[in-house]
Amino acid sequence: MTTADQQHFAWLARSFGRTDYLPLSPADLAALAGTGEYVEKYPGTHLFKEGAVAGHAFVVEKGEVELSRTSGGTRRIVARVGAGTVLGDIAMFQEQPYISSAKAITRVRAFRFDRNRLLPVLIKHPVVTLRWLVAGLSQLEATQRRVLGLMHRTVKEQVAEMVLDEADQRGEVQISQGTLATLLGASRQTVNEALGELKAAGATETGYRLIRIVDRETLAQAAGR
Amino acid sequence: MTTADQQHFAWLARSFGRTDYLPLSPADLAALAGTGEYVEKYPGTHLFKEGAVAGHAFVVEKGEVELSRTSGGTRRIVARVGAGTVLGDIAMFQEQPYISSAKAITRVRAFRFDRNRLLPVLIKHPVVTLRWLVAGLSQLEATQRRVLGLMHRTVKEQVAEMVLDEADQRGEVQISQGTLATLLGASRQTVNEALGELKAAGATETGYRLIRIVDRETLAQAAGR
DNA sequence: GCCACATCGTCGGCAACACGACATTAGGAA
DNA sequence: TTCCTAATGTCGTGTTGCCGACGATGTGGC
Repeated sequence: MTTADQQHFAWLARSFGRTDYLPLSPADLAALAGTGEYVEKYPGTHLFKEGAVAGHAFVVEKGEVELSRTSGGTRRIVARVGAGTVLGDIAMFQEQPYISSAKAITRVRAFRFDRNRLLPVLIKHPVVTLRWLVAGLSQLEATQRRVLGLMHRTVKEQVAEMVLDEADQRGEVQISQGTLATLLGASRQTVNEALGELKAAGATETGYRLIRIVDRETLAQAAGR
Repeated sequence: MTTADQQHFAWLARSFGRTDYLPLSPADLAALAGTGEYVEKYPGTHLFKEGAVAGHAFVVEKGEVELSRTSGGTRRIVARVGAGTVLGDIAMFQEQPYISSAKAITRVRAFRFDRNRLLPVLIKHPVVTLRWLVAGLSQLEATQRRVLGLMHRTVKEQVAEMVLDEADQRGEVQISQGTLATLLGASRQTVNEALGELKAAGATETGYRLIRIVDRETLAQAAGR
């Protein structure tokens, strides 16, 4: 086993959350590594498409991926995710069609698990199975909590909450107001107005494809709760 | 092992979905049966409360349970579930507080798993683990799909969809308009108006604590999609 | 520097819906 | 039966937010 491989395994381990009571053993990791391979994706290409039967799961190692769903004719962006995210595993385990499409925004490097190779390994390594699925449950539960938290609140509150969630270390979010609106299921105009009010309150600044947090406290206030 | 026990095991097996490719063995079931016991709950009492650390998971065998969450001061009913539903397992596996409260509406009989006894058994029975967690993922994913499907639609559409979903074999739903409104996050008045329109369209009839489907086709039409 | 295109900022009109108020009716308990 | 409570039906009124429209401004390719 090469050093590079070792590093990849360590990275893989970090990608499955922090369920501390069930650590992965090196043997577990080595076994998992044999159940798939790395893939590279160019911007605009799909890792998988909604509706296709799920034969693979992905772990993003590098780059940005956009998750979208089409329901009733209109395409909605569900989330934008980066390195460390596990994708498509839920559909894969259930052996059902993917519930969303995953499209590379930037250049993406990801590890692709092969369902047929993975299942036998998981049966032999129950600890890995437990860890993986608990991680999956956590993720799904988190998005559910988020959707529930966003429902039935004013657009201004939603925007404030989303900005707080998505901001990087410098307190910035690089996203167009239009995309943000789609993410929230609101109109671009209303989002723009909400951002205007937040700016007036001294909570944020806005620029071209950019939102910067000025006063975290005021912003949290505006988000309510 | 008594015959009654055997039947209970069979019922337990049915409660964990239909992932046909991994059937439970009698030995698996026998092992699971030793990890908890049956409990009886009177109407109005809680199986578990939001925020309490999850040491148990439940499988409802008989009766109706109401799931609710309090967020930002207001209590919202998330769902009402019946026999066969698995509750609290997600929080239990993550060893975190329950994300919702579960209250018995009618007399409830349920099997209660004990976390500390369950985990060692699951490690020894990877097939059961895989089955259980996949079932959990399916359930969580289904509610997520449902929430997403209800978002950004008119109250009339939401009501129509919900009635179609919840109706029993006779095409009836026994629920007060107020509760239905809470479930949808709408006001009672608006729900009432929506039901009035559905009645006028010949899709449903309404009574005291009752909604009856008259014309399924028209109702589906009103639900859109 | 120039131009096409994406994005931002702002307006008026309109539909959905929450909220308060109130009258009416069904069910259940004494 | 009688009453109390819960549930249903129907008003305005005010707010939120969508939509279409239009101009201003930033960005990247040439």
